[in-house]
Amino acid sequence: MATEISNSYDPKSVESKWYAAWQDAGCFSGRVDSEREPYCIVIPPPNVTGVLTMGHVLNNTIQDILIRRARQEGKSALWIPGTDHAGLATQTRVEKVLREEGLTRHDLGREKFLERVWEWRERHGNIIIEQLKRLGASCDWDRTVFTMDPHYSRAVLHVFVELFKRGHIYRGRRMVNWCPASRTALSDEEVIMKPQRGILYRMRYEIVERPGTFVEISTTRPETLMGDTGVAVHPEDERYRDLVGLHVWRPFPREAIPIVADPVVDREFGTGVLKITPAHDKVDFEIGQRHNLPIRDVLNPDGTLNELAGEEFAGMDRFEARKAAARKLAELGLLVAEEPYENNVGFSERADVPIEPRLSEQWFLRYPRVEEAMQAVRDGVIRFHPARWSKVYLNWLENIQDWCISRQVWWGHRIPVWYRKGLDRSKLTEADLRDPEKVHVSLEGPPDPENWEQDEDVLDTWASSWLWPFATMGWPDEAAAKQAGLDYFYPTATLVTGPDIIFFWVARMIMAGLEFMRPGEPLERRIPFRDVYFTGIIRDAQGRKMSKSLGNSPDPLDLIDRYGADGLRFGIMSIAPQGQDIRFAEERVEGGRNFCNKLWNACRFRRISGPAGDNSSLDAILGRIDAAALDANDHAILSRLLETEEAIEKCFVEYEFSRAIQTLYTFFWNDFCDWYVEVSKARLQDPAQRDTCLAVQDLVIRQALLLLHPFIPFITEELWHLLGYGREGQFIQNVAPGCRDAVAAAGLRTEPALVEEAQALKAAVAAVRALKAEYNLAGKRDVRLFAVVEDAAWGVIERNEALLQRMMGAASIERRDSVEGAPATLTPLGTLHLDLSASLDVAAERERLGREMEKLEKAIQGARARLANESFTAKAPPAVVEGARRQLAENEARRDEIARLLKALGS
RNA sequence: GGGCGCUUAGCUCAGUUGGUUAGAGCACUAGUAUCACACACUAGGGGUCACAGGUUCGAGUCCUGUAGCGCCCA
Repeated sequence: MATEISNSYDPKSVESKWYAAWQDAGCFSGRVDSEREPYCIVIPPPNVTGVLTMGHVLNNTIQDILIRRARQEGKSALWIPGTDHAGLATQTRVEKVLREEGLTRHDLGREKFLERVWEWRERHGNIIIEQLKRLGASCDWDRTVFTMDPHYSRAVLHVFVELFKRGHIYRGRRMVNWCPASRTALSDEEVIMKPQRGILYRMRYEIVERPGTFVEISTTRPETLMGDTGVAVHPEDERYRDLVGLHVWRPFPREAIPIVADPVVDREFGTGVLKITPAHDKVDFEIGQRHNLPIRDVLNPDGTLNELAGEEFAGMDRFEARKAAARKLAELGLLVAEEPYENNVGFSERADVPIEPRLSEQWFLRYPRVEEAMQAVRDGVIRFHPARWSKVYLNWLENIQDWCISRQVWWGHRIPVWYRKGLDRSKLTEADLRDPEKVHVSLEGPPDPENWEQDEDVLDTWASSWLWPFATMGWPDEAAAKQAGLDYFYPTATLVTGPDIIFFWVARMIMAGLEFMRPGEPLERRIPFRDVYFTGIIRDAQGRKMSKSLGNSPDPLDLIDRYGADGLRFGIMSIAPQGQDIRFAEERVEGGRNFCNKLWNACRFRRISGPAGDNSSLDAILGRIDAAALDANDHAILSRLLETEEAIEKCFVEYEFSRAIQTLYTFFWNDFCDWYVEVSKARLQDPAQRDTCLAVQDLVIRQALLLLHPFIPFITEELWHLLGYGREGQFIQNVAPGCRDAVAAAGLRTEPALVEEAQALKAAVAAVRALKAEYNLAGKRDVRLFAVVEDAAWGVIERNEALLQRMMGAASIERRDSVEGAPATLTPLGTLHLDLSASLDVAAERERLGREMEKLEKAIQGARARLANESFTAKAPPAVVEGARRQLAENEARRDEIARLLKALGS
């Protein structure tokens, strides 16, 4: 215990020291232990391209808090880390590097390109992992999984093959979100809707059967008109009823196309006539299907127009073509008007270009276990926090659509499907797909590969991450799963994630778990997790989402450098209410650092205050406390300690982390430092009180460190050892967080009367300080006080004379029968006067008391009115009525006392 | 168009099944180098709880409506 403690906390060396020590000691490794309850969390795998963002800080701090608390509670805790290969994002990143070398992936070819991606990931893929360590994340790093690891990849392909066999997977020509820049299909989730200012073109098509008459059509996309194969009106639209069944001329390439009636047409939009381009719009495609309209695809995969659009448009970029088509309409006299128009346009998240709804050949998955997935959440087998997200989840499942799982990307899990060479893939029927002579689907590939060609596409990245809760633990390899403890740790305990991926990750994991884990067993055993905690989204001070392009996201590593990882964790948790979006404020991180410093200094002061006692165990400390020697302040702080312990337990059950932080802050800073420690300064001078007082401090600090540890692990571990709570090689993480039972067993009881006495002392001190400040005497430490008090109260004052003098800054407190002409304050102990009669400003004192009187009169009148109301006394709970009566009596007594003081001033 | 959320002090947010005089942090004002901490201490100012109705003895809290902001789905 010779170590010096610096007078402010310096997180840097402490954090790196303890993180290394924890890792060396294997503190984070999850072990199968049938004696203990398992508690497992799987990390939402960050993109391998990613660097730590504030969102990661929030999300991973919460997971770390949960896993550390579980460890303290004696559970066998396992937090599995890993990264996601993020197909398109990573491919785009590597392609960018290639572009700087003047290359494209096509120049390299698939094999060489993939080598480059792997190289890139070897070099950059672990950045975020190392950053998570800086944050203090207590993952079992030996188990780190990458979604492209061989065993993981095998699981992904195994699932494809299985689902194909089970009839859930099919191939089809469907409308998908097409990114012309990346030339791949995208999921709805990869498409960001953005409001765009465009032009609404009003054009007219001539009616074939009635030359010289026209219908007007509104569109924002004239470049697709070459793909029109019909126009549609609402069946009940009087304006057009007689036109249904006739035809219009598509102006170019000129062709007669039918007018059909379909109820999805919005009569209010534009003229109520809709041009139908089945190849380039989802709604149009569906209308086309209903009316057997041909599909006319006028776009190339790169977003240029093809020859079907006509010679003059072929090869033209779609946005060029938009203008050109409008020009041509104008030349033909068919353009009626151009109006400015704002609408939502889907953009590719990665390439940031408008996507094209496009008909293409893709693989689709009919989701398995949809009903069960709904049931699991509806029946509370899986609990969402906050619960309202379950509505969003259920709503999505009720309207679920097949999942397009293929991507025209090279980086990812290549689809394990081979086609017989020479086969025309565009003509494959459902029966052909199931014909092993034509199509081969397996993990191993065909025995005679020379006769086959593998599908070029890879699977959507989410088609690998949806297996995360079990494929990270060896599944489907039985030996690997046994080794990893899958059977012990599954289902995992809590998933912590953002509500933005509720559909494409959370829901899908639930379905995958139900489909593949423990077939035939009850729902409770097959679900991937029991609780899902949805975090808020971190926004900047203006409430905008944090994003790289806005540059409004602070760098978490920079914040850690400046405030410490604990400071950052404390700060971010203090502004993270359950499930609400968070406006980031750096002041809160500063507040977190300040709290750590306070904690540090309180412990430092404990060491300066007196000799260390035996802190080696809870019982050792309790053994040093003489129950008979406890005074009011001891009772009060112990009572608050037990309350705090209970409140924190409740916070964990309810996932109320910011409340937990607030509770611990108030307890440690206000109750302990501002009051108990200050009061101790007087008590420590008294040999009779000293040892017990120090032991109580040791107890409170110990328990506070334990309760705080999940939130601020580094500093608590450091102080734990500095104050001798743990021996070398033993860590705070394995110590139970509560002391309630041990305190009870030691025979320590908190007496309500004494707790109340401490409150009275506190109130008296505050009142005297305020009175002194009123008379500009706040800094004076030697005022004389006269007490006009009852005998019992005088007893309390006498017993606590030293601490009261110290806390009030008084040279003496003398009892008087009455005092006249001195400023006074009413306290729960009685009336205390400042010895200031000589220089008393009578007018100022009168005014001050007058203000006090006014407040009391108001409260008294309110209380009287309420009590006079018979329905109140009859209907309100007795405790409330009784409380009001007591309050009234107290206020009346106070008012009488003030009236007396005013009278003494000569009023 | 449908759904969800939010609106409380200058700012960011708490506020439990409705119950005494609505809280915290930051910011602000005044004071303090006091032997843990100025990343601190002490005292203080600051609120028509978005608005309008309703239920109730009693509404920040429950109900209805309105406005504004945000998100999701179509």
